[in-house]
Amino acid sequence: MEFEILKKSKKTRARLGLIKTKHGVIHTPAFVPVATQAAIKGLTTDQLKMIGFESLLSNTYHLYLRPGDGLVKKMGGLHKFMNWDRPIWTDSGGFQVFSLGAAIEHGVGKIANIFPSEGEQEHTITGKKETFTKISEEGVEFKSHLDGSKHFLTPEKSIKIQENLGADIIFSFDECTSPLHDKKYTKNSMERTHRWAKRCLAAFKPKFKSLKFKVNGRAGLPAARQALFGIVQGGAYKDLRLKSAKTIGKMGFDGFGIGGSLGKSKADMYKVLDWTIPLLPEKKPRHLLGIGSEEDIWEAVKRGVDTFDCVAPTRLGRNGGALLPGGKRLSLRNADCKDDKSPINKKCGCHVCRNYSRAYLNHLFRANEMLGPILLTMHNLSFMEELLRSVREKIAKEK
RNA sequence: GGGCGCGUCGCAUAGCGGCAAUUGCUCGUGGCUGUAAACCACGCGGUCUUUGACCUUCGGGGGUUCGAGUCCCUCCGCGCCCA
Repeated sequence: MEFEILKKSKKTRARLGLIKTKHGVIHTPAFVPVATQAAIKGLTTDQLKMIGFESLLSNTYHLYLRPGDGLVKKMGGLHKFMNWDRPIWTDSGGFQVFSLGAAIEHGVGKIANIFPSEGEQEHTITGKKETFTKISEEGVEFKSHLDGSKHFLTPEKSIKIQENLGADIIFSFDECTSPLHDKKYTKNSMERTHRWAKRCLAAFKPKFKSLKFKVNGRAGLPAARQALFGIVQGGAYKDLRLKSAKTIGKMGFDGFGIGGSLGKSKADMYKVLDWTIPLLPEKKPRHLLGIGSEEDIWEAVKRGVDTFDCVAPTRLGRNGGALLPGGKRLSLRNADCKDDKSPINKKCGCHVCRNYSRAYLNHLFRANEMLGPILLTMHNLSFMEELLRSVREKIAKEK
């Protein structure tokens, strides 16, 4: 992988770039749809291409459990397996350390939107609930959410799985912490994630060395080897974020993910970006893990984020929610759509808005027809691609 | 004509003397940010001074009882069996 910065904003830290991989380029800032199990739920890869996506993100933990990274490798690698010949990212399984662990125990997501507004009672940790993970220095023991079988994931194993899957960009194995973890826990976890980062790099190194300088078969061809991104942790604590950005930033990764708990509000999240990004190497791409709303994307791009992935557009779509400009949402299940002839958004040029009424979509959801989730997924992903296109244009036009 | 059974919130169900009354579906409203999510949560007789109070409810009418969806009588409707 190679990263080329095409233009830098003079007003903000925003930049226009090009991530070049063996499977093609990604124009940044970019939104990367999430294909956890080697599929964007409901859409074909042709449809994704029509919408305009240049890359997808899949998941190590899920594919390791089923169908198995060995099988994917045997089938010719992830690209061939899922019929997607453009760039693929794989998350390391680090998020599942959280989603199958602390997220269950604490009953929260990585942005603690459960946090009460000023003056209200504080959220209390629900206490001991049964989780699927056990974390140690060596790695994480997972109890499969599918069949309860035990699996031990280590930094080395995560890298090995991701090499077998064959994504263009892979992430180092980390622990995503909960917003309800205290500073002490977050600090210990961050330091462990740093040690794991070192181990990931070491496990990855052979390929890193041998392929580093002999990739461009032809002039202009991007670097062909897999890229490894490090992940910055540290929760919403300034000193920890600074420490993590510095530490991970100088380890020699190809790019960086900003992960972990992003605090209790959007303001907290933006602060995390303000602290973190200036400490990361300018010439390498920065990915904001799991973030996704319109507002967040504008704010994060201004702060220097190049790429995003988020399950919200697809999940929301499956559950009957359509994205509208300005952070608004329309619930197509609601009664007032029942006889509404208008499209989701008159100004949207997507396939769904050009061809289907709210009334029809409402009917599909009521009748439990799978076309409902499919069409809303299509709309929401089109919305995201259009949004990022306008982000890119804005940077391009800026004087 | 005789015998048996059944009528409960839109539909389907539970209930066998303390009940505004179970569960599923429908319906209504929220939520969804590196996917345990085509999912989850709440509401679903009415009114109000809404952590509670009052009113009206289990086919209709009457009765027993401190108290009846629940027991008894009767009427209406539906189903099955025998004539």
